[in-house]
Amino acid sequence: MSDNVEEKLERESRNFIEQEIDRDLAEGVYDTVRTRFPPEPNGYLHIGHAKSILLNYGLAQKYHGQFNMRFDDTNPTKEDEEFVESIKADVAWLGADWEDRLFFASDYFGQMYEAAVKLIKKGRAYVSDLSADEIREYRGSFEEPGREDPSRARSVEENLRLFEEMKNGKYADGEKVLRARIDMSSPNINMRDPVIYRVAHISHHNTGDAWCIYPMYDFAHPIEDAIEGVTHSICTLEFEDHRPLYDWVVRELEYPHPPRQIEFAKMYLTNVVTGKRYIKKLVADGIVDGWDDPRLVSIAALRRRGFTPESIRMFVELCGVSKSQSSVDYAMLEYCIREDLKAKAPRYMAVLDPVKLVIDNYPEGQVEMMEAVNNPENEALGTRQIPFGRELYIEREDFMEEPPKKYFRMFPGNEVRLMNAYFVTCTGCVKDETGRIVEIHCTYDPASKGGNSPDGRKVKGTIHWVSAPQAICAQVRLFENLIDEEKGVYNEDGSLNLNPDSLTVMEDCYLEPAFAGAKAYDRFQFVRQGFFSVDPKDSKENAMVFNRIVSLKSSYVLPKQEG
RNA sequence: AGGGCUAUCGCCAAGCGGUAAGGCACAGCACUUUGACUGCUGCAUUCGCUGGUUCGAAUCCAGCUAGCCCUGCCA
Repeated sequence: MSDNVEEKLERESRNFIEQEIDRDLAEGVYDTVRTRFPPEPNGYLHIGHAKSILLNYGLAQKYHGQFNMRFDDTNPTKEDEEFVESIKADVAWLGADWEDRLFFASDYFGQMYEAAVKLIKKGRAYVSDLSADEIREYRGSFEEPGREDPSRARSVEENLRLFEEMKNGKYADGEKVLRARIDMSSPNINMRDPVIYRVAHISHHNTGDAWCIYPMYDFAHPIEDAIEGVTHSICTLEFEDHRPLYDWVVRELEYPHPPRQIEFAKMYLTNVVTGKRYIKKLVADGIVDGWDDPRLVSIAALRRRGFTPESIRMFVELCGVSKSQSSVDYAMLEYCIREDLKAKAPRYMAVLDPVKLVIDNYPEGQVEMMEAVNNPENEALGTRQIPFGRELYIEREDFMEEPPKKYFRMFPGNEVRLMNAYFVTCTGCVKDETGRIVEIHCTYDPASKGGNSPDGRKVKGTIHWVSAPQAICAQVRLFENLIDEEKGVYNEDGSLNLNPDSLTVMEDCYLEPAFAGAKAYDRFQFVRQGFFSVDPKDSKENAMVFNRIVSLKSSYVLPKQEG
């Protein structure tokens, strides 16, 4: 990580979770800190998960504790091995090192079963004959207390027998469940005798057909944490109502050093699509090319788009942690990748919207190699040679026939610097029959090689260029954010609420020859506009992802647009 | 007989009874072989609202208001 990013990560005050941990440590509630990241393997990780991962990992680091990786795979109907691998890859890529502590909740099924038996023996759990619908009905509502399950009075012996029969496969899915006996009139609906075990005759990705009963989250999670010696079980706000149940489970099971649940607010990014079902539909409809489409904010997408783990770590740090529901500006994420890359990425030139520039007094057929510093802020990145010749491509917007005030790039009569090359003076342009500029002409000053004039005269503008004959013509995909303009992404009639400019395919973009050797995951800062990353999926075709993260701001006065 | 949580600048976010940190964004100036970067400057007489306690309140108390979450055999 570069020094300036390191600096940004320094922080003075402690967030509220750290304050809680400090207190626990001071009061001797715990003498160490152990955290965990417990995803269910049922989908791809996104930027929101990154916050949780880095928060948990960061806390373990800060307190010299341990960070566990654990798959919360207690519901085989929703989970898949496919996601286990992608999640592991994403977490590792982010730099959260679980060392040798990779766990699966399903590895604890035996202990969970024993825990359930213990509750039954204590009279704290019973087997219910009610159907799912009946349970819902008996649960009552926000205003009405629930009613007691007719099975609530069963004897310990009968409950033990029935639960064992559940385990042995005597009952069909939904026929019986195990419920905790807590309080049917609690204002907290989670405490109204929650279901803690259900029957599901389905193969589990990890345990196969060993079990046909599976524990529910509310029962399983505290046990998982307790087994692993987790001290601080950090989760998102929607689980606040579950905390009394979490505490009930660890108390009734009499764990000596029970873990503690602390909730924080999820991270949302403004205007981006994160909903799983929307993304699923966008993929199905071909709007995006997969879960890792660079316009999405899954970890895989961000990686493919060129974000670095460092930039995401910095982003998460910058966002902070609190309990107030918030939506972070995408500009903050962009700032982080710029900040990280500006010192470590080589800066190359590329012309996205090319127009030909002809240097009339430059010898035809001559090719000169110009030396360029790869990154003026980082000498270690070295230099490179760039071919220069009579015909170049420059950015269309770097020329104006009738310049407004304070425009100091190319216009007739004006002298500018071609970066790393020569001073040139614009002499005019050629247009086609529609009035479109097809060629710009200029003359160069041979004495200004390298970009400085021996007589000391200055130019106000410097523009980038590539040599027309030697340039690589590439397909560059220009990504804008996939902006969700309305809530919901899709309207009721199935039409899309997405910015149609979310993706533009730029053709005939010209790159320096140096780009030819680019490898997947290489990142380059691009003169004036942002950065390129080589898309691992497309690198064979030499196509590149271009992130427009640094927008060119016009500080010159544009002519008034009427209409 | 509903419960839980949250409210400080456009966006995040410190602040924990002593008189509103910081970052992003934005604006201006300077510098510049990227109109970038960098540097400097500006950006909440006010903390959802109303009362109260206090020499003193964003911080304590009371009452409102708004937003989010909760009635899966999902996590």
